[in-house]
Amino acid sequence: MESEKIHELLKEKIIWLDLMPESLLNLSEMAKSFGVSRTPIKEVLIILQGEGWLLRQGSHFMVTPLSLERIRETTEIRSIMEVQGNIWAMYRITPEELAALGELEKEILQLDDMASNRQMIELDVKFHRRLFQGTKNSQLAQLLEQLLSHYLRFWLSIPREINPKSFFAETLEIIRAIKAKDEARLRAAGAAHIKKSVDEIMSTF
Amino acid sequence: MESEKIHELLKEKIIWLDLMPESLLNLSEMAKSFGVSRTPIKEVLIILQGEGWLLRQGSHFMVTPLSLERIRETTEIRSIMEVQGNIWAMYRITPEELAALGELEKEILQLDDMASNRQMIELDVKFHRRLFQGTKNSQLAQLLEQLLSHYLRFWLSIPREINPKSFFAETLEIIRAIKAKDEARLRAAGAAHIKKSVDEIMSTF
DNA sequence: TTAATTCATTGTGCATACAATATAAATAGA
DNA sequence: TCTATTTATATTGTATGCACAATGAATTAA
Repeated sequence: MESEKIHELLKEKIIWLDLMPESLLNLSEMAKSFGVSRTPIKEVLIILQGEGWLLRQGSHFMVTPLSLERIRETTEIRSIMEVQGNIWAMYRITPEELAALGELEKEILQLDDMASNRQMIELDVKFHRRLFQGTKNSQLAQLLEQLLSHYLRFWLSIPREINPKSFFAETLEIIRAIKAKDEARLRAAGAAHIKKSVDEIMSTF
Repeated sequence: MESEKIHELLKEKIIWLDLMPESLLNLSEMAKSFGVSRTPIKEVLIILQGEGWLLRQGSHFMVTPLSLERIRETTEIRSIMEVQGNIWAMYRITPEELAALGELEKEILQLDDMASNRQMIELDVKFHRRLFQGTKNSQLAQLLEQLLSHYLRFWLSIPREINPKSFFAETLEIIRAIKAKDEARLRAAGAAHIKKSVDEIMSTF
């Protein structure tokens, strides 16, 4: 299995709490399980460290702990950049991209109550990723996606039931505001979106 | 020489154009020059890649090219985050931190015309770093510092004379607005600061 | 002379061997 | 029994060897 695949796989495992926060990683063990040597594994772990998923605990790599302070910081940055990102996306998104977003909107509306949490979440992530692309700022898109993933891991750590209608409410409002090219409405929708994020997390502490 | 030092040294070399954009790096050669093996060197290069200083060109590492598009993206993000960062810093900075900023302000005012460009720039970076700490958002601080460094490399690539008075004008206005706890004034100063950045770069193309 | 092909050179990716260090276990003394 | 010290073990850090890929030079054919 090549490096890039291992990187993606491990990131997913961390986000979905398949690798628990604060667990310590064993290089040789991982190398064996992926059928490669320690060298490329370590390189992947260094990258994951740079992305904030791992940190050094002595000479070992540790899955970054869930910390309220960290998620406060993440959300604070998101609250500014995502709102502005939406606005840039509104003005810069191409008709093709907008059409693709419309398709996703349809998919969301067609979700039945039987949809799994994972399905819904992955659809939401996909939606946001497309939206971020629309900003025409690749660095911002990358940043926002990373912040969203970190938020997601935190969010997943709190067991909950998802109601599709409520889960996608702000997301749908955002795409409608973009379609309507209504900046004030978009700004409000974006702010509401983040506020809900904060409330959901803070209400559990 | 240990890893961390090598990392800092190479980053400085890249920022100050001692390692030119688009140059290809030779692992064995670097290993020899630092008196270590290729393994730790490669780990450092992977980290630098994650920070945006290097990218992969085939199987080689290349110093990231200077690109107008990239610096446009960087500046766009800065224009939002730095203004908001200043505001958070204004409300959250501790009296000790504010005093330290005051000291830097003094240092700036005492600069004579004989000061080297490098001295002035390093003082400016130091000032911004302290200001970013004041946001009480370590992730934001780290991000802003990185964006500033990337901007700096670009800025340094255009030969120019620096006039201390003009170079520090906006910076000084920012600290005064913070001392005065005047949000409107701070917002204006921050915006002017970024606008000057953009103008300086765009005027050369 | 030009184009194409071969061959040599150079440099990296990955694996592995070895050294250093941290961790855990075991033993001896109080 | 508890503690301290030593010993053993596990795990990472670093160096290096080898295979392969990319690059460019040289040689050959058109």
